[in-house]
Amino acid sequence: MLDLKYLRENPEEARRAMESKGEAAELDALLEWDEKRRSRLKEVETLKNRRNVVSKEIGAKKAEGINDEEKMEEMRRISSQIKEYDAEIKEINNKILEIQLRIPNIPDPEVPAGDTEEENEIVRYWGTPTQFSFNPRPHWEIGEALNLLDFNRAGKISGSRFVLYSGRGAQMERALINLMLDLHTGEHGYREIFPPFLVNGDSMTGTGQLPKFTEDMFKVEDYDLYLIPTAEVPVTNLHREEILQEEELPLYYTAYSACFRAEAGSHGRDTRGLVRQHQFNKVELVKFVRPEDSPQELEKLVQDAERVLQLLNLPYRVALMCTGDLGFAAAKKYDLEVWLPSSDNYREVSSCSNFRDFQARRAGIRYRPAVPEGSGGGKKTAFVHTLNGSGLAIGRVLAAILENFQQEDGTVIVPEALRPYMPGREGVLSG
RNA sequence: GGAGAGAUGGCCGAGUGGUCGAAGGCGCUCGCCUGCUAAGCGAGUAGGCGGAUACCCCGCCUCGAGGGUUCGAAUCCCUCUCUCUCCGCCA
Repeated sequence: MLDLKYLRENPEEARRAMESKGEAAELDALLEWDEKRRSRLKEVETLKNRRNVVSKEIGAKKAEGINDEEKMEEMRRISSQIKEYDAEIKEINNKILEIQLRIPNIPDPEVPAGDTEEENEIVRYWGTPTQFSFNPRPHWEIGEALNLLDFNRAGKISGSRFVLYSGRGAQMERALINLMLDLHTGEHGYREIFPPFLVNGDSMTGTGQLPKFTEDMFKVEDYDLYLIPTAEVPVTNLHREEILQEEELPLYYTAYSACFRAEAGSHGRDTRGLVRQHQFNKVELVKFVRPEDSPQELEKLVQDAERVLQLLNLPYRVALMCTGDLGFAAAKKYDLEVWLPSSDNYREVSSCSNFRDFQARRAGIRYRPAVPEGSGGGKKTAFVHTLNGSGLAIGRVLAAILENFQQEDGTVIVPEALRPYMPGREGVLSG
């Protein structure tokens, strides 16, 4: 959510930013409502002031035993007028908020302009695409051949876009989660969180999933509860409506969660394999930082996520998203894309974003800047900046491991770094 | 699921219709004092919105949330949420 004052004072800038993301919100309507609201507010506040003053007078007289019927009658009229105005203002506020919640974040200046992923900027490569002396198989074939993945039975149990991990497949999924959590808590300074997987509507609104992306979410019938599409939601909302102390910042959190996505609108895409599921596992990284630190914190966050791929020895590249591919809430975003032989291309395994104060304003996450020595006051609260990134998406990483480290004989070599987490049979997956 | 209790400022806690955004205490900040530390003394210490704007400042709102009664609500009434205790059930 953007600051109303900012929108009021820089409507053109906001409009340009929106268009660069291919978003059109009713900015003009918003500004009209804002105008109306402020003029109504002025009127009603004058009336309320009158009410407060006269009520005290009435009270004072009453203490002397006098009932000022005339003034009480006047107050009755004023009160009903106030009630009318208040109702009107409330309605206007709702309209403003409704629009405001649908206005996307403004891209950072260094974000490249562009409409589609074609215009994303490749920042760097790590490793080189795996070469095979034989015909490599896609991970779903490897997974089913080695009895690690069972798509058919998952289909029976749940439906399409579900998978069941079995045996060492299940073990590897769990191993990846543990490897990542240990790395981020042990070496990168994140605090581990195990959050609820169901959250309420306020939390979904706080991080920006609602109200715009309702159809992408799974909602629990008859309850104000949604299955989380990412741990970003519960973890960012950890500090919703809180005022943090500057000394506490930055706060780093990492969380494993299952993630649930309806994938509405992607029918027919990635129908095979682990790449696009209704439920998948992910280790997430979330940061709360001072505004002036968020640009560097994003770079560090990306590196923390990259470290996982490096440990696993998987070739990847880092892409800086162009304006059209930024998404709704981000001001700047890097994707980590791992080499996936079955698509003969790189596939996203992490998305690292700086939201600046966009989520913090929605969710009311503030901090109190430390007061410089000697200066009397000026300790007004300010919104923190939030960032998050996958560190990483487990299923896609597992797919990448199966595909990149498959052998001609059908077995798969387990990356060195993962072996302590999945002991047995010399680090080879065989049937 | 049944019965009961509660929700007030960073924390504890008073306040049952009027001058209460809220006593008192703790904590914190600044200053004074003391050889240092502790103690002591004085002052300050909620968030939001609107206006004014170099600065000081002014108004309105907020005592879990929403509605109602009233000239006037932290205080009375209704609904909801959350927390706690006991019983039942359950992984």
